[in-house]
Amino acid sequence: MDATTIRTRPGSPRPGLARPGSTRPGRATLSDVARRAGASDITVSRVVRGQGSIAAGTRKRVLGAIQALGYIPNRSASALASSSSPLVGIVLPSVANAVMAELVQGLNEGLAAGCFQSAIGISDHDPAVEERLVGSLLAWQPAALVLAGLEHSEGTRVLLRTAGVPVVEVLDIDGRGFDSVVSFSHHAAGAGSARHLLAPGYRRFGYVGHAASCDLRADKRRAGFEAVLHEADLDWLGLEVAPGPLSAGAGRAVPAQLLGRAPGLDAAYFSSDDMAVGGLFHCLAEGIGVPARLALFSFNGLDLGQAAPLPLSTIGTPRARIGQEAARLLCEAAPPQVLDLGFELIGGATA
Amino acid sequence: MDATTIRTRPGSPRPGLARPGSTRPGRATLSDVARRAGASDITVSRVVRGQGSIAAGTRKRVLGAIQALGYIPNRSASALASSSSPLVGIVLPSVANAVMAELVQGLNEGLAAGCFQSAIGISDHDPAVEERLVGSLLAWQPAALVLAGLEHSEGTRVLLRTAGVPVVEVLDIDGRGFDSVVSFSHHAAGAGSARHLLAPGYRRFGYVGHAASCDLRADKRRAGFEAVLHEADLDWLGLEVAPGPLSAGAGRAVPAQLLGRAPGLDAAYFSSDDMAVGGLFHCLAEGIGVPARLALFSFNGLDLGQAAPLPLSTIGTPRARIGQEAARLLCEAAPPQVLDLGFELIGGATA
DNA sequence: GTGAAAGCGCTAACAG
DNA sequence: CTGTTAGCGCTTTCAC
Repeated sequence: MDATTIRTRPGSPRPGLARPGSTRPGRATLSDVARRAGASDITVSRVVRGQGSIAAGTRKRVLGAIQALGYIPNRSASALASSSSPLVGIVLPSVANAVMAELVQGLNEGLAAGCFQSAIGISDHDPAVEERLVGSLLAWQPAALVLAGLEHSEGTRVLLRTAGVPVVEVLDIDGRGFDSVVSFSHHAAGAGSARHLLAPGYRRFGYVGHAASCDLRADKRRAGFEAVLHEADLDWLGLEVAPGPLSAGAGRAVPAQLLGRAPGLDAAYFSSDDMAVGGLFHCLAEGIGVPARLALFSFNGLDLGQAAPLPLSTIGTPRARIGQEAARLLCEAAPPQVLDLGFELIGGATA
Repeated sequence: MDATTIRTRPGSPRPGLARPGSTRPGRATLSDVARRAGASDITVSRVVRGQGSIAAGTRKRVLGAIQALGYIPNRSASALASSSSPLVGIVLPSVANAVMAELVQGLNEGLAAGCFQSAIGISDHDPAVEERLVGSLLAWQPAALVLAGLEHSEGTRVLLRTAGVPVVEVLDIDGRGFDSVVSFSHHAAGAGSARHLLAPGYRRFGYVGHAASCDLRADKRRAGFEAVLHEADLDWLGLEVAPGPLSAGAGRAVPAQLLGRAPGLDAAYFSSDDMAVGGLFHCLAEGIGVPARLALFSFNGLDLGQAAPLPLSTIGTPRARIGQEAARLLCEAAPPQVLDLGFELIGGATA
């Protein structure tokens, strides 16, 4: 796999446009518009906000002046004056994977429809960073905050409490929520997976996860799976945890290890489809029969897994809908509530 | 592939916390802190901003008061007073795919390091929506704006010009930039792909794309590929465009069509790895020899493609670095410039 | 339907 | 090292 870096043009600094210094030559203000339209500030304000009744003629003049001056309202000023803002703060551990990305997409869709604006912070799975981000976002007097998961630092809790902002926690429902919660149960997903595998007779289980300490929700799935195993007087024959971020590449090596250490395995449970696809490729390459010799079961229901040569047996999750529903709660200013959107068992062909 | 929806708990509305009405019982203000610390407003302001020199004792009292009152600064007020804000507006066509998600991650990383905050808007590939979003973001007097691509509506251009905000355009470099540009050349990537395939003797090419009208950059790659073909007195034997979003599933059906319509093909060029993986699966399943009977070449260098049974021959792109570099330009208030970060030819095993 | 006055909470620009 | 005086650009509240 040779790799050549091709650089088209040298990074040529272009003189061009000077950086606009601190002295903006004065963006037009509401008063400028008012003066030009021969109206008062407040009238212009009403036109801009589409609030209160305005004579058709006045509105027309105002709109004309806005157009002519290229007036851009100043949200900081309006937020200050009205002590409220259309911003919704979103704090996620990451966006660089399909699940989070689809969640964001869903959230954004719903929020935009309600005329909210998203400000996103990425905590990189670090509760301390999350706390800092929550603080920064709260400083904008946001209309609401959306957080991933139910576990937060005490400092974050205090901030949330003193700010008194509506909060929606998403992607986890197994625990005590702060305000509203929109998710499905990871514990139940894990348990459901185990039951699905026990039914046809699988008994010798292995687990393939990814850097565990970082993903509380994967742990909850594993725990759910485990609980069902214990009920049936069974336990894992082996557990392997891939270091680094989850990826198909990582998934490829780990099943090999797992099989090496626990050769009697008849089913492997993966923390995510990405890894399971890697595992599937490995089995295909090594001639390990799937699911006859080894069953594969995973989690997420990614498009990728369903397009694989053998569609993955997995659990599909409604991450886009979680985003949409969370947004809906906020747009409708719904009272605090817990929404369990459930998950979907995808039979597939690997188990 | 049976699918069962499992819902753990009914969506039970919980009474709990009342929605905080419009009357916040008064979050502590800077003046409250000042009073409690026995200092003036401006002193507290300086402590909060870590600016100017403050006696150790004073600072301590102020910090204590802040702690005691749970003071959260009001950014709208400071943005208004200082007519500047730490917000950076980002407008992208989507975040629900690996490429955009990694870009956002890179951007966010770099911006957070420079104490900027990201506000994201998603245009859904619609220039009119982009214009609206640029307007909303500009209303926050952001420190800068990051936009995807070089093509924007005239209205967007006007907004950008009147706002006079630094702009960084990312992910495209083939055209005239507004201010700074950080990307690689899609045209060059397409051309490089074609040359890479011509060298070993492939001559009968097919193209597999996705809903074309939406993805200007894929078009530029195709054009670059085509230009090289024309130079060699060749042309496409067939073009297929999958409807809907790009995905491995879509990629699976389309190569079949392509081969049906243009049976003499010896190489297929895919607009993205997602689809190429689907195509590869199809070939594997149908016993079409890759690359002997049909070579596959694509674009993006996704992890997924490299973990496939046959690692994809493709072009790797530095999307995370594009984000980081764009952020760096903003943090350093660098003068307008064009940064070509290049791309990487990944030999793979499918061509 | 329209307007005048009074801030929202903070910081710039000077003093001392 | 600390404070005073004015706003930033908008919206609220009350009048007319």
